[in-house]
Amino acid sequence: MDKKKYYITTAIAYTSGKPHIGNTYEAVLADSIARFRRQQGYDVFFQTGTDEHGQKIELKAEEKGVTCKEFVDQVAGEIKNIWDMMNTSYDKFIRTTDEDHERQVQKIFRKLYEKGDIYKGYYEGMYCTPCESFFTESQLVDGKCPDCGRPVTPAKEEAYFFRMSKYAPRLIEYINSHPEFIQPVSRKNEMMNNFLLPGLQDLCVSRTSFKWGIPVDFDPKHVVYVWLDALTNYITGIGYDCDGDSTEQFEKLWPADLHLIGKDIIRFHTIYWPIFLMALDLPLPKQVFGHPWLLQGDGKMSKSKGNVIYADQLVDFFGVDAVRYFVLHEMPFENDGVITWELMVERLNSELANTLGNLVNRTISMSNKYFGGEVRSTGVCEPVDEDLKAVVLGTKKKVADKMEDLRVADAITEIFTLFKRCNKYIDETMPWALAKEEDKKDRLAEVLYNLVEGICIGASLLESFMPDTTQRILTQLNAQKRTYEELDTFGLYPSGNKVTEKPEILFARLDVKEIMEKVEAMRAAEAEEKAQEEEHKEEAPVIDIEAKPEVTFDDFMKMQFQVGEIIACEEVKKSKKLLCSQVKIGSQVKQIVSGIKSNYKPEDMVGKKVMVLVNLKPAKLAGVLSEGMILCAEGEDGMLALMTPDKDVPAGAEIC
RNA sequence: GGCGAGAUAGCUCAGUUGGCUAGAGCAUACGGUUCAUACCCGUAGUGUCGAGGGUUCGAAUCCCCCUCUCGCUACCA
Repeated sequence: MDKKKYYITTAIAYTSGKPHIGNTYEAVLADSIARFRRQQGYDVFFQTGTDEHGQKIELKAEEKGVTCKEFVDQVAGEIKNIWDMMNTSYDKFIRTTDEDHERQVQKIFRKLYEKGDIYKGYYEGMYCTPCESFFTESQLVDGKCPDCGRPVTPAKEEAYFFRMSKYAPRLIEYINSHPEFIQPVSRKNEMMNNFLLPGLQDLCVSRTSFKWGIPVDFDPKHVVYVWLDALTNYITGIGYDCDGDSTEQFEKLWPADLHLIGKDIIRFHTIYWPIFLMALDLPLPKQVFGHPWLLQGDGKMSKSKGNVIYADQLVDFFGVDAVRYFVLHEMPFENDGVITWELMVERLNSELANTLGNLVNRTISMSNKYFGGEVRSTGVCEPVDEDLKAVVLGTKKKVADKMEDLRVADAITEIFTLFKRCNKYIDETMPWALAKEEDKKDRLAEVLYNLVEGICIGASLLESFMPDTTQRILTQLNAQKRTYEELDTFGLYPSGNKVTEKPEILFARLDVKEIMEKVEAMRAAEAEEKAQEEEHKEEAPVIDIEAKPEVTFDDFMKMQFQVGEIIACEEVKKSKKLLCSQVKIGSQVKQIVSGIKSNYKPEDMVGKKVMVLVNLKPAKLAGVLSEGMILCAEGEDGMLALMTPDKDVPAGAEIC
């Protein structure tokens, strides 16, 4: 009998550093879906891995004084360890530095080039420096940048471009006729309205500014642009060959059933990736789900904020399954979820310890107390049993329906509804009261049997989400895991079977205060370690940006920089980011608009002396005239710092 | 600026095509129970359903307008 295949992937993790719990969440989410499909009888292939090329890694490796390969080997190993620790059941862990992947990417690049979808273009006359973008002749508007309308700068670099526009109509048609393709659906409109309908621009698919990438084999000074390299992992990982020599595995698995990705890279997966596939004459993936982010209490996690939570830390405190439970259950379908240590403790106590752990514990205790651990079905039923059985047996379909829509959190809620129903059943039947009456022994036995049976079914359903816990419960009950088909039948627990004598606590209740004290201690230790490292390095963190083409001294001298004094400043009403300043430069006053509202308030600007590019061609921004540019340094996370003179100099002083 | 989503209990959110006294979970209070990890079960709540106007026998739901929040995008000289 042929099992239906199910091919699921995560995005491949970028090997620039250790992934935090938000990144880890994606692997766990994919794992829960993969496990559930397996349980349902699908022939599942679950692929994840690492994306290991790019300039950022080149720079990080250099900083550490190791080769790029050494660096990514180390980080990829770390990522794999975390995925393993979280019990993710991937079938393949692909690395973009794998030889067969690299070779295949080169072949794909060559094939698309020969086909004419990739063509060689030049920066010259087509590079807009401020936009940091390349354009083809046909894209220019009156010979100027189509984005900002300014002249494009001559440059000598060459690059390869992909003809996106050629496939755009087909993609629009596909997206419209496959409403399930982009999930959640709200993302579909964003892609359509912002990219597809206004007209897709050709994409530059090679770089010459760094070396750490897959070289274009027929033009080795170019490396393949990182997205063409990364996205193709979904086909190379299962044996694609663009010369028609693909493996059987590929023929079986492709197209993928689900690409699970973060919402930040939806564009690449729903526009560029489908178009690459069209160019290769391959069918498109059935579904792309851009999941929301898991945020720390006070916003997005970032190293500079020092609020990063890592999976291994959480696991140290709470255990793997508690962490899996939390990220899977607390994550809404469409909105970002929040994780804090306090929330984690609260959920663990109320759901895992109280509802589930206590249920298993009290059931086993009673079985031991009243029947020496023997669980026997006597057939002494009462009407109250019917509802319990209905809930227990109805859960499978409810879970399956939720999983069909990728509503993993809701699926887990259904399973816990089952456990809560069991707790209620204990109150309804009051086994301790039955135990006091000799002639109710058979009824008591039946009640406990029903409970054990209900828990077995619930535990079996829980397997996709908390595999270890399922095993621990079943071991204590001395029971076998039910197959998916068996979940429709109540009463498969072998009558007369014995449960364990000494139930172990599944999830111990935790004290928030104690945990928070430990967390504080851990944070302090981390901070100290970081401080020591900094001292060792004696180097402030650095930022590297992509190099621009060389300019001549003459080019430089064309620009006039002067010190300007801000004498008035106000917000530009129609804009979210712009401030409009009146800047005194010598005896004249210029009006300059700058995108610095996120960092400076208008009143803070007044009186400051700043560095101004004076002879920039005036332009209108959000309808307001701007006659120059106030210069800023950009730090991490979009932080901006005005360039102010070291000593007091008069407004208008030349900067050279 | 363009497109889109949203505003419901203290908190997180459900509310199908307009219809019976607007719901769930957590937290709170009270009651019950003792098999169990001070646990479980029950009860009680409080809501101008963002503001205003309109359609209707009837609006959280449909229409208009306003305020605010968020996402994507453009702009950020």
